[in-house]
Amino acid sequence: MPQPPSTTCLCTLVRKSDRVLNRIYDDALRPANIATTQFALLRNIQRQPSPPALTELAEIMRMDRTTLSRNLHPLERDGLITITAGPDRRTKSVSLTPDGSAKVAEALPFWQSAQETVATALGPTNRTAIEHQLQSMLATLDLLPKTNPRKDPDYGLRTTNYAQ
Amino acid sequence: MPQPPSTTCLCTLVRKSDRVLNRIYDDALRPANIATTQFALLRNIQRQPSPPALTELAEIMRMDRTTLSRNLHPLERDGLITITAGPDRRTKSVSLTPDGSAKVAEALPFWQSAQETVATALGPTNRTAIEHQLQSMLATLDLLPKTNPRKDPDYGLRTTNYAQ
DNA sequence: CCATAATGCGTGCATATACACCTATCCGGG
DNA sequence: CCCGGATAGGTGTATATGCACGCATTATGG
Repeated sequence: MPQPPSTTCLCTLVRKSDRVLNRIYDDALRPANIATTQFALLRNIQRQPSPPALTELAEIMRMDRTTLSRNLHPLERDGLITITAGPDRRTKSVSLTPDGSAKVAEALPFWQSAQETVATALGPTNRTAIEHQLQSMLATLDLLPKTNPRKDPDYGLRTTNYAQ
Repeated sequence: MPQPPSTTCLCTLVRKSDRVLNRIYDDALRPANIATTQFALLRNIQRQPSPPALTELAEIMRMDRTTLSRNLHPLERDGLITITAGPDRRTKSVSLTPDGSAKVAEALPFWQSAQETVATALGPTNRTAIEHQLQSMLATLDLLPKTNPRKDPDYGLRTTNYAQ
């Protein structure tokens, strides 16, 4: 007996959660003068064993490649990262500067404070459960076939129709 | 014995999930020529017993009031909603136009397709669990005190310091 | 070797997001 | 009635997001 389809939009629910959480974290990080997205970028760059290429980092962040590219500009402008030529003349690698590492260290206690605020509100069990659920969801959705327009000859026609 | 603090940023995890889900839903909704955020707005307006005021709708969507205001512009421009004067000369109310209702009806099957894609990938149990966890998280975080700058005399000074 | 596909990035465009600051309106106390 | 606080919205600015499209470079097949 299949469940009745939910009338709750999972996407919208996640988006609402994102808005609420982002405001909590941005608020906590404000004394360190950095936003949550940018802090997350620095930490995800730092976490890699070697300076990642742009496309690689974009996949880690689940960002569109072009979104990542633009999100890095403020960090580069502020001297927190450097973007250097990669092994290939096409590729570019991103690394933290000393200022970037310092910024992560500076912001870390504020980030921890936000983590604690949320963990306290939810209770440790719920927080852990949500983390696991989302991690698992990401892993699962990563396996879905990516819509690759150029591989599907019909796609271009359909797109044209949409545009009307 | 308290758990060791997590090194996983819950905010970033939710954001990554949001990016992935939004692309799936936007992709599914593309034939109906509407984006997920805007579809969610239409549905949340439609769901209210009476045309909500802007601030009211912003709270429902967990959006900043000014964000909502701007997000409504494309919908108004395309004739899917109307923004009329509220009971108060300060307030404005949002309602769906017939075209707006038609757009919801048109997009609904595509939205359901996205819901099914995700539900199938996750399995119904996981999908339900995530929904409940997030609903519960939202309810909990709604109870956190809102940072109200104007009520805290020190806040202005701190802000000034951040700006340096 | 050369034509073609595949890969890695950037730009133009439109929407999405929220903070600081502003105006207009309403509501209470005097 | 008037004034100050509270409430409802909008604007300026900056970042965030992703699609369509284009360019350069590399890999591949003949």
